[in-house]
Amino acid sequence: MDELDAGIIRLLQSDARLSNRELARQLGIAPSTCLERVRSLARRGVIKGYHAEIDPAALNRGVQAMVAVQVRPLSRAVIDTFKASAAKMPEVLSVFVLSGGDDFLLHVGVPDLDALHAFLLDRLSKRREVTGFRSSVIFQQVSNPAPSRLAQSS
Amino acid sequence: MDELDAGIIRLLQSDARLSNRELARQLGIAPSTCLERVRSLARRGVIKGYHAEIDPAALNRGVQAMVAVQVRPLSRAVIDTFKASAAKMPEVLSVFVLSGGDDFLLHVGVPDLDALHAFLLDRLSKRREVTGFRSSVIFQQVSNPAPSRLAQSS
DNA sequence: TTTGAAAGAAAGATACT
DNA sequence: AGTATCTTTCTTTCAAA
Repeated sequence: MDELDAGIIRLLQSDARLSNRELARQLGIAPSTCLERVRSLARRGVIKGYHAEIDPAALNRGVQAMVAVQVRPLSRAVIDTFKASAAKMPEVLSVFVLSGGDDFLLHVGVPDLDALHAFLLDRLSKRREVTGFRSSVIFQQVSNPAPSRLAQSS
Repeated sequence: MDELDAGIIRLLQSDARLSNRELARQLGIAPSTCLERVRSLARRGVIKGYHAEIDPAALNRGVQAMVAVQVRPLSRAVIDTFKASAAKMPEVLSVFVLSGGDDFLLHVGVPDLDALHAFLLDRLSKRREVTGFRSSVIFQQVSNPAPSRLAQSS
């Protein structure tokens, strides 16, 4: 992970469809060198994939929410089962398994508030292991499009 | 937004570097047709970009957390200022502006627990508008790699 | 590792259906 | 809206430094 790798990562994070030529040009190296670096990053698992970012509204997910969920009993079996089930629900964009007061955080995207309500009542609260949840509608979201490598704190 | 557009979106969500030829082949259409569709989707803002997915560990962000933040007073000025400031912090991956008991949710990624502690104490609690926060370490995350278009509920 | 050059593949443009 | 074809550009491989 040298300067060059960091540069490749930075550029591909913001535009995954940059041609290898253009990538090489911006970094001041030969296309063949650049291609070998990119392949190495993929082989080592540093680059895990390339994804198109889609407008949530176009996917009928104009309403998004964070739902903090508590499940009981807190056994590995219950955690794993709920995690897998939640991840399969079409409304769920992401499942986070958390420490602290809440056991899970679900990032959900749905067409409207009715659909959010239906998700909470018909999907979540129907599960026996779910003992409670709080939902917060997401008014706005700002994401870091290309998080950089942090320095070691020690 | 017909069947074809949905197919293009689905395929590019899971692999943004598919060549136009391969994309066209998998959808059973001509490459030129496919290219025009993809461009139209980008022009209309349905496709918002293409991003490489990077292993958090390689970015020294092996420890991630969700931090729920409360700010006061709850004015537009305070909300906007905190939102912009948080988004600029290098540890912050994403800022969510929420309804409900908490005003913000910060998705943060840091090298280790020391760095998380330092973030909370040195960055967050130093801000005068922050009146409280709770942090939860993320043990696991499962994301839907290619969320599909939801049907209208009505 | 990095490079330049050569062969093969894909993109972009145009005209036609 | 979709297709066929041509030209230009890019990717990929490989031998060499």
